[in-house]
This record gives sequence, structure tokens and C-alpha cells, in this order.
Amino acid sequence: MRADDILSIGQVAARTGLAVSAIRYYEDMGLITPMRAPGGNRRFRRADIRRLSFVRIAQGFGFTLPRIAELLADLPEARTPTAKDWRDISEGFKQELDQKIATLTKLRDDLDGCIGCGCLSLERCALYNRDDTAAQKGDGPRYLMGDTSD
Amino acid sequence: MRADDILSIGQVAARTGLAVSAIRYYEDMGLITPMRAPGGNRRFRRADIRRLSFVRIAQGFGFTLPRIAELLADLPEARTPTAKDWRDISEGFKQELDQKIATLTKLRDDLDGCIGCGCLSLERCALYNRDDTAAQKGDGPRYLMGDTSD
DNA sequence: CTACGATCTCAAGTTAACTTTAGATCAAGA
DNA sequence: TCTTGATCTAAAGTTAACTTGAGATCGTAG
Repeated sequence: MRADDILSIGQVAARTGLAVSAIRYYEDMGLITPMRAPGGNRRFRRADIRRLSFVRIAQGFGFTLPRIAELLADLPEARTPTAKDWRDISEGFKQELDQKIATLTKLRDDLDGCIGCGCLSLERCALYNRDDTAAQKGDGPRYLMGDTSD
Repeated sequence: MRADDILSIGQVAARTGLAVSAIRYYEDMGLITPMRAPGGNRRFRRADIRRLSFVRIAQGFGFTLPRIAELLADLPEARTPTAKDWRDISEGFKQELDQKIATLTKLRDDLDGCIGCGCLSLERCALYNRDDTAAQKGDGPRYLMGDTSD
């Protein structure tokens, strides 16, 4: 694939693993704005493919299409993205990624820690009982992202 | 909250941040099996709350309810989970977590790397152009999880 | 030029994950 | 006991993210 390759929707589908209908849907949602051939067929640049890949990955981590659209909004569609373009988009996204990585890692380590402690009953396990302190603070909603105590 | 506390659905909702209707739905889906009071009201043990928290967290990372049900299936509902119970459930889950953490980290680092390289045009950036090699392998679907090259 | 597969638009259908509604019952204080 | 808010079930409605279907057009190999 050379830098100036321009692909049809079917080729993009084959290359990204997305369904043709999904790609069209993403255009409706404003995630991409492919060019058009004189006859009306969509023509995809490399930038479009990168955006689609970004969509696919971000989706796998629970980001909604509107949120992804926000993230992509800072990237230009017409011209080639500059380093600053990527810096802008990655600023907020990277923080969210860091947050998610932290939460995931904590969840995994909690599991590790509980297994490692060797206790036979989680009733007596430090992990299992850690919410005893939190409970002292009174009732009300617990926001669980980043708080796996319960 | 003492270890033998038993909560009503409203208290669980307040404590987990879940809607009452969502908690009932999770029961329908088989994610939890709360006890019942003589009159028919649901009674939640700590194990139920832990399961609900697990559901909430796993969902935030794109796991579907059926998949979460599979993960939870190894945990006993009646008795207190043992260390082996948690080991069983965490085996596969931890691998998926590790995979997701790896993908997320790679995505973040890719963004970092591209910004760090200082190039003004991503057209010439190593990250941006890394799919040139992949493209040599011919057409067909690319499975993008763990392959952010496009 | 003529097929004929790929693409087009627009509308309707689908699935997961819930929420809402309606009408009845439970449970705890006055 | 009475009342009032919490909970119950069952069924229908909602939203996001697509897919499917119908009928027309594009575009390229022959």
C-alpha cells in the first residue's frame, strides 16, 4: 500500500475487518468523511483507514461512538495530521487510557493478591474485607471505577 | 457493613451505583441469584455485591454480559468462594486483562512515540508508515486488536 | 456495448442492555 | 390497624450500534 493509494469501501472492509455497512454507518455518525468518485462511490485515503482503526480499538475498550467522534474531532480530515494534531487528540485520550490501564491493573493485582494470600476463605481475606473501612463512611452510592473494594 | 449484613435491592443500588432495574435484569441474566425474604423481596449477601461490582468493572472494559456470566459461572453462589474459586475465575480473565492492558499500553505508546519523533508530517512518520510492510503480505482482513498498524 | 459484481441510498429490522409502566404486594412506623 | 414508601412481576418501550432488504447506479472485464 503506497501512501497515495485510494481504496474502495470493499477494500477498506477487507483491510480493516469491518463490515461495509459498519463503515457507511461510521460515516453517517461523522467519524469519517471519505471522498467521492465522480459517480458517487466512496474513496478512502490512508487517513480514513487510520481513523477507522482508531474507532475499532477504542470501541474495544468501551468508548462510545459519540465519545470517539469527540476524540477524532481534533484530527483534520482533509490535510495530513501534523504532530500537533496527534498531540491534541492524544492529550485527553491518553489520560483516559492511563486511567483504564490503572483500573485494569488494579483489578488484576487484586485477584493476584487474594490468590497469593493463601487464605481458604475470602471472608477473612484482606482484599475481601477491605470495604469494611469504606462502610464506616456511611451509605450512598459507591462509584466503582477505580474502587474495587466491594 | 458487617460480614453477615443482608441488604435490600434499594440498599444495593445505593451502594453500587447501579439502578434497581439493572440489578433485577442481572438476576434475569443469571449473573446473581439473591436469596428471597419470606414475602418475596430480594435479599443480597456480600457475595452478590462483589459479583455486581465485578460485572460493572468488566463491563467498563467491553466485556458482554454473557461473557461476564461465563467468568462468574465458576464462582459458587451459595457458599463463600475459596481461594481456588478465585484462582479458577481469574485464570482466563487475567489473561484477557493482560491482553487488554498490553493493547492499551501499545496504543498509548504509539501515540507517545509518534509525538516524540518530532516529525511534522505523519506521512513520513515511522508509526504512520509501519503498515507498509504489512501491506506486502497481500489483501484480506486485518485483525486490529493488538495490531494498530493501520 | 453489455454484463454483472460492487456500490449507492433509504428505510426498516435486529440485538444487547436496560428503563419504564401498571398494578399488586411487602414491610415498618404512627 | 392504617398508611406510605419500597419492592414485586410481567410486558412493553428505549437507545446504541449495526445489519438487512429493495431497487437503482457504478465501473470494469470481455
